[in-house]
Amino acid sequence: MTDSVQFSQTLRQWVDIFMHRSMHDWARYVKAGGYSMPQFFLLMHLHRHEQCGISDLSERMDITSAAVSQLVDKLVQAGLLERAEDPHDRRARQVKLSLMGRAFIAQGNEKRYGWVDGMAEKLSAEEQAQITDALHLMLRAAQDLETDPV
Amino acid sequence: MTDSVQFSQTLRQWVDIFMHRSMHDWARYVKAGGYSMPQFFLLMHLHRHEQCGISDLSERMDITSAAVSQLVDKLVQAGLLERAEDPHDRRARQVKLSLMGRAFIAQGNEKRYGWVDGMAEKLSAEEQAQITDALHLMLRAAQDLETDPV
DNA sequence: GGATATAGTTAAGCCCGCTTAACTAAAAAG
DNA sequence: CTTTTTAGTTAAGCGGGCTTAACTATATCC
Repeated sequence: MTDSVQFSQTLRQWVDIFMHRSMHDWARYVKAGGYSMPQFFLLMHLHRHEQCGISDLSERMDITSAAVSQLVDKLVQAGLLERAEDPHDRRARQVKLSLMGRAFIAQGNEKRYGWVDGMAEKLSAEEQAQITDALHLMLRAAQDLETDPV
Repeated sequence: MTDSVQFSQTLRQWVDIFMHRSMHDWARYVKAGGYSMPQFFLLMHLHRHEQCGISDLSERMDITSAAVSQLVDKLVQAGLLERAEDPHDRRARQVKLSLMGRAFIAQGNEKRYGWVDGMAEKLSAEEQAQITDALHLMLRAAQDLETDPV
């Protein structure tokens, strides 16, 4: 078995475990907060992409800009988003998470990732350092992939 | 900053990227197949729990059994699920994925794993080996945590 | 400057998921 | 055997997300 195949298999295994732990928890948290999955997806997009225009979000989420406009509107009213005019193009809007929006995501993460800290306790300092290095490599690769898809 | 804090932060960062990516891909795939997110969640539950009754799913998904009944009905008609009578309790139903349902999930996984493979191409053989080792450490820690929670 | 393209909003209408409530059928309890 | 509980279905109705289509406002092109 080549390193590449082993890498792929191990990562898939890890990814499955994590996926298994995560999805259900998010759904519960979002619902408990009184929000919908489409709203949550929009928040997640803005969590990862800081500042977006409407048509930008429309493309990424595969829905019409009209739908985005309406979703954003509700989330602005709910206080999770801020919508400002783009100073360089007065047609465009800059949508981003409000403080409350960031808190909502952060709190969801906190709730879900207690196990990360628990896992740390199962590892020696050396092991943690080793994993931290490896994760940095993966983060770099993930970013490369984002900017320069295969 | 201690190793432990750094470990925790890096892992969370990774988990953020992965979550976002994964959800986005699933959402696209599900939508392209003409299915809804609630339908997808139901399929995922059955992917993990093989065989479920209606009220079982109702509890796990936090919706009424009436809602589940209706969801299941549509997915049976679509050919993704099978619904049979429980031989030991003629009131109950045994719901499970059909062959087509399992294929649908499997194909979605393949699509998602494409991302993992793409990432592999951004990494050298040495880096992959290093990450593989680190992931094994994490898998072990995750298993420890499962059997002996903090 | 006038035509065209682009960014976003608004409104009408459809579909779907979800809830409540009323119902059937079978099991469990007494 | 009767009563009660449990599993699931069905139907009515509400609300929300999404689309299309019409519209405003700004930017770009010739």
